[in-house]
Amino acid sequence: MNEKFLKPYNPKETEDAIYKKWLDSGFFDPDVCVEKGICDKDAEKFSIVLPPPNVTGILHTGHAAMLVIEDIMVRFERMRGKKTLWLPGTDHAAIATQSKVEKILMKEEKKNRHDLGREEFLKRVEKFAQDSHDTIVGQVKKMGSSVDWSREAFTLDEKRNFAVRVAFKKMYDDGLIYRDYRVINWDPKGQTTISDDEIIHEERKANVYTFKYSKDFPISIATTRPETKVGDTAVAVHPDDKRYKKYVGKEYDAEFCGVPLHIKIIADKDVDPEYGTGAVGVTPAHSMIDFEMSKRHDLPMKQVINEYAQMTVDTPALKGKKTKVAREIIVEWLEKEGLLEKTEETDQNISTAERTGCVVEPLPKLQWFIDTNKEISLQHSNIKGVKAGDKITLKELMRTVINNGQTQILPDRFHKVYFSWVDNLRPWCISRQIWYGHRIPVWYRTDKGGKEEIYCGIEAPKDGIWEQDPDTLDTWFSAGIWTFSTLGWPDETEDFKTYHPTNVLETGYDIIFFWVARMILMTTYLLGDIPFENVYIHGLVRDKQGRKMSKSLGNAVDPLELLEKYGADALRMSLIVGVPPGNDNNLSEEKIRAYKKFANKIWNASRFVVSNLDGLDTDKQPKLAKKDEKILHELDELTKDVTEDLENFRLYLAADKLYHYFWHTFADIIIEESKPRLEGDDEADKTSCQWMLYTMLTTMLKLLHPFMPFITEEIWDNISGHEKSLLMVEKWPNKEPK
RNA sequence: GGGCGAUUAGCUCAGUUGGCUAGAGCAACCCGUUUACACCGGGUAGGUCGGGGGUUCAAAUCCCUCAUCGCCCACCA
Repeated sequence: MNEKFLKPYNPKETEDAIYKKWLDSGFFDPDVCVEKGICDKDAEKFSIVLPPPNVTGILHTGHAAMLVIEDIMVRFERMRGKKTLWLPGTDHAAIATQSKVEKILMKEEKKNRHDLGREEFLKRVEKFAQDSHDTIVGQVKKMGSSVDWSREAFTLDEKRNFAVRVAFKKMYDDGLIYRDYRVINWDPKGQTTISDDEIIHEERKANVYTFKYSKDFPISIATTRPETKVGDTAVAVHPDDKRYKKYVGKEYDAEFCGVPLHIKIIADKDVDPEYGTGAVGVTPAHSMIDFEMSKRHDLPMKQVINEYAQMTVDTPALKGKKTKVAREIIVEWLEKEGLLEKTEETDQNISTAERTGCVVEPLPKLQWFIDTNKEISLQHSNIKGVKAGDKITLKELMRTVINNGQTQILPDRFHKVYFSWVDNLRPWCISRQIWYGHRIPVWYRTDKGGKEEIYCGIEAPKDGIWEQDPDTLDTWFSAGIWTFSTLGWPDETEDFKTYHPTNVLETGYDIIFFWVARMILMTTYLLGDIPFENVYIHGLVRDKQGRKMSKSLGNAVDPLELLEKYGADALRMSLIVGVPPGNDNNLSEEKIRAYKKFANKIWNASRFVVSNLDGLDTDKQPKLAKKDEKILHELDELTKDVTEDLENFRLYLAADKLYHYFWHTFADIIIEESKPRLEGDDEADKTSCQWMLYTMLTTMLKLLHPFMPFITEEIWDNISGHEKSLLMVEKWPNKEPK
C-alpha cells in the first residue's frame, strides 16, 4: 500500500499536484481526448462557455459556486465519453473596471483620467486588468476547474474585438443600430450614459411641491424637482379633465425665478387626472416620459442642466449651481412670491447609477441605440417557428426561443422574469463615454466641412480625413456574443461548427437581464440560432445569517481562505449540497467542515478497502455471495439515480445521495459487516467480499469524482493497477442495473 | 403599483414528479478508543412541516385564503 494512506488526507499537499497532472494529461482539451482515444471522434459534444469573471479584482464565493456547478457538469459528461469543452475567459467589464481604476488613481495619486490622457490611462487599466486576470486564473485552478486553457479568451482581446466590429456593422447595416438624440440616463459622476439596467432604484423621502409658475398662471402643478421647471415648455392635462378643458391649446408666458417660460397647455391621455393637481409640468429635456410627450405634441425642448448636474440657465441666481442647490433657491423663491401652495413628504424611488451610486440625471444626448422593435429577416434560421426571410423583431426573437422550448431556464419560474423584461424593453443605449472598452466602429469625415459624413465599417475608411467616434460600447454588447466569439466566429471554424450552440449557460439570477437576455438577442439575430439549450440559474452565496456578503459588512469570505482551511473538495461539496438551482446558499463554516470530515471518511474507508484486497484478481469476477450481489445491485440503483439527477441538473440531490450512501451505508454498514468475512476462513466468501468492496469503492470514486475531483483522483492513483490511468477520464458507471 | 420566493428540529437548510416510522450539518445528552477513520463509532432527545379551509385512499408536497419576512421589476409628475 502506498505510504500516503498511512496519514490523514492532506488536501494542501495533494491538490496542486493533482491539478498539474490533469493539465499535463491535456484532457481538458477535447481534441486531446479524441487524439488519445478517450472519446470518440464522432462522439456527442457537450459544451459550456464560462461566464467570464470581471477583471475587477478577485473571485468571491459566488464565482466559486459557479465554477463548481459547471465543473460537475463537465466532468460528468467527459466521463460519459462526450466530446466535452469548457471554455474559460475573463470579461473586461468596461465601466466596472474603469471606475475601479479611477478610484485607485484618485486615492493613490489624486489624479483623474483626464490628467493622464486616454492613452496613458488605458495603459493603467490594462495593467490592472492583467493583474486581476492572473489572480482569477489562479483561483479558477485552485477550485479544480477542468477548463480548456488552450482556448482561453478575453472579451476585449483582438479576436473578440474583430467579432464585435463585425456584429456592430451587421446591425448597423440592418438598421438595428442607429444614432439618436433623445433623453438618456446620465451618470454625472461616471460622466457617461448608462442603460436602464444599470440603474438601481433607491427609496428615499422627498418633498413634493405644489405651486404655480406665476400669479396669473391658471393651473397648479406638482413636482419633486422644482429646479427642472425652468426647462418646462408645456403643462399637460388629461383630455377629459373638465377642470382644465378650457385651457387646452392656450399658451402662456411666465417669469419663473427670473427665467422666462413659454408654456403651452396640452392634453395627453398619459396624465392621471386623479394624481396631484391632475396637471403635469412638461420638461422635455430632463425627463424621459416628458421627452416622449414632447415628441407627440411637437413641443420645444429646453436643456437647463448640464453633464455635471449644474444649471445652465442665464439667470445669475441659478447659473452654474448644482441641481440640489438650485432646488432650494427655487423653493425659497416660490415661498417668497406666495406661489407655493403646499409641500408634502413622499416616498420616492430615485434612480442611481449602479457603479458610482450617483443620482442619475436624465439628459438629452446623441447616442447609439439598438432597436428591438424593428422588423428584420434572418438569412438562416435554426429557430423553431421562424423561417429565413420571415419578418421578425429582436423582441419577438427573444420571446420565441423561450416559448418554443429551444432554450430552457432552470428553475422555470425565471421565465416570467425574463418575459417581463423583454416586454418592457426600451431602445438599448449601447454607447458609453468611457475609454476602456470596444471603440465604436464608426468614423466621421472631418475634411469636407458642413455636412457630416458617417462611415461604419470593420476597418477605418482609407480616403479622406476621418475621426473615429470617441465612445466605447456597453460591456454587455461584447458579452452578448460570448458563446460564439469565443469559438472563432465570424470565421466558420471547426470549434464553432462543433460546439455551438452550447449545452448549458450557468449564471446568477442577478444577470438574467444584463446577459442571458442579451446573449439570446445577439445570437438569434446574428446566427439565427440559440446560444445555449439550458440556462442553469444559481442563487447568491450568503453568510450564515442569510445576509449578502459585502465588504462593508465585513462578512465576505475569500474562497481561497476556505480552500486553504478545508480543501477544495470540501468547499465544493458545501457549495452544492442542498442548494437547488435559483436558491440562495447560506454558507457556514460548519457546513464546509462537515464535508472536510467527509473527505477524511472517504480517505479512510478507501484505505481500509485497499489494504484488504490482497490476493484479489481485479480483472476476473469471482462467484459472488448472495449478499454481495444484493449490495452491488443496490449500487447500480444508486448509480442510476445519481446519473439521472445529473442529467436533470439536480446536482444538489446527487451530491447529497452520494454523501449519505458512502457514509451511512458503505462505511457504516457494508464495511463493518465485511470485517468478519475478511478475517474468516471461508476463502470463497472472502474473495466475493473483496470483489464487492473493490467494485463498490471504484464505482463510488467515479460517481464522486465530479463533485470531489481531487481526493477521488488521489485515491484512484493509490489503488494498484491504476498507476497509469486518470480517474478524470474513466468511463462513467453504466446507469442500467445489470 | 406588478411579479416572484420563503415560512420544516434550538440554529442554517434539504425533501426531485403527492406514497413507507419527515432528513442533514451544527448544537445538546448518554455510552464507547489495542487500529479504516476521535477529522471516529453506537445511541438518546428534539418537529401538530407559519395559521385556517379544501382536493385525495394518502399532502411538508396540489388548490384557496390569511399572516410574517425577503427579493426583483416599475417614467405616477
